[in-house]
Amino acid sequence: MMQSAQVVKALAALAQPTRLAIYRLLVECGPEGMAAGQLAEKLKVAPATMSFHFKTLSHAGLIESRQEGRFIYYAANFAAMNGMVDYLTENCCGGNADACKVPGKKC
Amino acid sequence: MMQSAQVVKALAALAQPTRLAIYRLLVECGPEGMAAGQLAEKLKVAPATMSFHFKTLSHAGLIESRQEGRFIYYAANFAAMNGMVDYLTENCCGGNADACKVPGKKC
DNA sequence: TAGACATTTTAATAATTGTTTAACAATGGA
DNA sequence: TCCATTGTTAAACAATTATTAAAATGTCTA
Repeated sequence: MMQSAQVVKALAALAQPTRLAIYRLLVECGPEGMAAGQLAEKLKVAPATMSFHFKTLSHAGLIESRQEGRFIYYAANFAAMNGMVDYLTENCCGGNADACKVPGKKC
Repeated sequence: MMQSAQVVKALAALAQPTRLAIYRLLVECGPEGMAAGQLAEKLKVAPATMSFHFKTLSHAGLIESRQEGRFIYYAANFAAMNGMVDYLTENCCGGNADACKVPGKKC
């Protein structure tokens, strides 16, 4: 299970308009990902700014990169997101599904 | 569906150790929630600091409050969290479940 | 190996955020 | 009504974060 500090890092990474947009584009792309420059063009953000945000998302474990020739492809790390979400809902209603009072949730 | 700015607000609200801890405690409590002072005591955080964080979480729509006598009870808003998570995974792999290449996900 | 291309790094600045202390409301019981 | 309790608000300060421009790194092709 993820630790609090790691989850805070992941949440902070996504809590910024440009990074959230980057992440969502990468979710759409699936594991193949997209090249850094292509993302920059799509979002109309300067390359240096993108690099800064890529680093933040990478350090948070939310995206991964691979080099292909001159291009660097970034892709969403779906496991990291699932871990984050699990941490947020962990032990809902005391971990007792029968006692769960959240409408339509059942923990 | 939620909007980007609203999701950023929710993510930012959770991207802080104390607030993340508050939120998780409230998830455990379920819809009944917990009194402000009780949360402050459990987390060993000064009341004024707690108030600041409650406000941040409330403005983000992640928690709700109700007054009971002298106490103010806070409770997690589960719908807001689900909306946030949906936004993050929206249109995964282009929205085509058959084409989804995320291991074990199927969008 | 020279040059063009793709991306990152560094340094500087502007804006945002978290914590503390002290003072301020609102509630309920003696 | 008076007082203790519960919680919020306001002001000040320290710390973190986002953006930009300029320089640097690495990779391919001729």
